[in-house]
Amino acid sequence: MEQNTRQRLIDATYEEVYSHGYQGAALANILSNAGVHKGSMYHFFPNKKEMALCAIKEKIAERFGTRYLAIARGDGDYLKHFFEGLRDLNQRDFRRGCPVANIVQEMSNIDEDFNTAMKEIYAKFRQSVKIIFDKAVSVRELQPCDTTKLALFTTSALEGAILAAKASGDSQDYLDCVECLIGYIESFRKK
Amino acid sequence: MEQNTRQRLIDATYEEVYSHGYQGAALANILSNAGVHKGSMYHFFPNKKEMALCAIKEKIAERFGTRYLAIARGDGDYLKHFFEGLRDLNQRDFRRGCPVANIVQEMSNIDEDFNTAMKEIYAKFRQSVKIIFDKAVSVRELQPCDTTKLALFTTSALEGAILAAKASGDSQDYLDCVECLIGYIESFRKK
DNA sequence: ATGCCACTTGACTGATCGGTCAATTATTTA
DNA sequence: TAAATAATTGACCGATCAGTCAAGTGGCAT
Repeated sequence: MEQNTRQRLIDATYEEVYSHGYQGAALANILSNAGVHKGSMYHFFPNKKEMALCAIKEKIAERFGTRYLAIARGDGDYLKHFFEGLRDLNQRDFRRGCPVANIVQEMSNIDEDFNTAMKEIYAKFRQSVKIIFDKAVSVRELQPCDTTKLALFTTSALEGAILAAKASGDSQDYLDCVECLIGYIESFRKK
Repeated sequence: MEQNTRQRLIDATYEEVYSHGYQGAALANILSNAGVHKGSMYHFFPNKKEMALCAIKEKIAERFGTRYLAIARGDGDYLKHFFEGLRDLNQRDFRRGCPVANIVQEMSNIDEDFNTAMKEIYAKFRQSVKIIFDKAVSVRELQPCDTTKLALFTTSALEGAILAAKASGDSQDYLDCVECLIGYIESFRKK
């Protein structure tokens, strides 16, 4: 009937893929959760894969926009806001883990289109963290340093921390990892 | 005919699951790669899931035994040997990523039995790294410190590093992360 | 009002999935 | 050697999967 239908499909697809992985995502579940019939879905998307790729790209871009880019657009205390975000458990779902890491792990070596999409998303993630560090350097919260590598290590350690909590089922593991990581970043603070 | 059949199934299952995930693992592929017929497989295992769990437990236990426990059983230079292992690209398959992380990401929140199995394996991984650090402390390569947390951070940062390389397709990302991690661990060295 | 087009409906298809089973062959035990 | 058990074979099953399609609906432009 409207654009509404497409958005409901995107939302339901994202949830289903986040919960069960791409390969475990059942079209029937997506359709019933979205309240959309099959033929209608194939009016908007050529197949399951394209719909999933759209859902991932759109929903995750949205997520990054509100989370990391918002910090960089702020006015100072970049590290403080970044660390606050890391420590905020409400931003995390440790049962399901990180949506980006899940898809990378599951699909990067299986499908070329997923590989390409996730490469872009992961690069964007690293880039947005690097921008935060660059801002921090520019206002002398950090010493001048290789912010590209620092962002690489930060993002990957963060992904690892989320994985650790998902594996153990204990969010304290995430917090412990994050404190180590913050300690590492703090060592680059301007003295 | 013999125990041989079971082992071929275990090996083929591990490879198939490592390559395509559990949900993407096709019984038909496993059987043809193992050169075993379907009925024969169901003589050794009750179903696909149990066979996969067996394969994961047996193959990964084997992996840890030869890799990390061997270092702890050595006689000194624990950190050096550990770091050498981390830097050795021959030990890694960045296309497929870490077998443990893959399954944790895919299955921990989907199936209780997988969750339990992966919890144990991940805990064993952390424990075996902790033992290396404890040894390092005992011979004064490291200052006395919270080796449990250090092992937690080390393992999770390592998983993150492998993921980063899998996402970008660039093993240099792994090496860069590992150098940061080693730098962090080195800061606990006895001075 | 008429024709057009975006959108919806849901039954249907063929392929593939994991799993079953009865019959057969090999191996061990007595 | 005979009986029992272990292992193998491959046809078969029902369920589920993504994807197709012809028919229908409703709004909008002419």
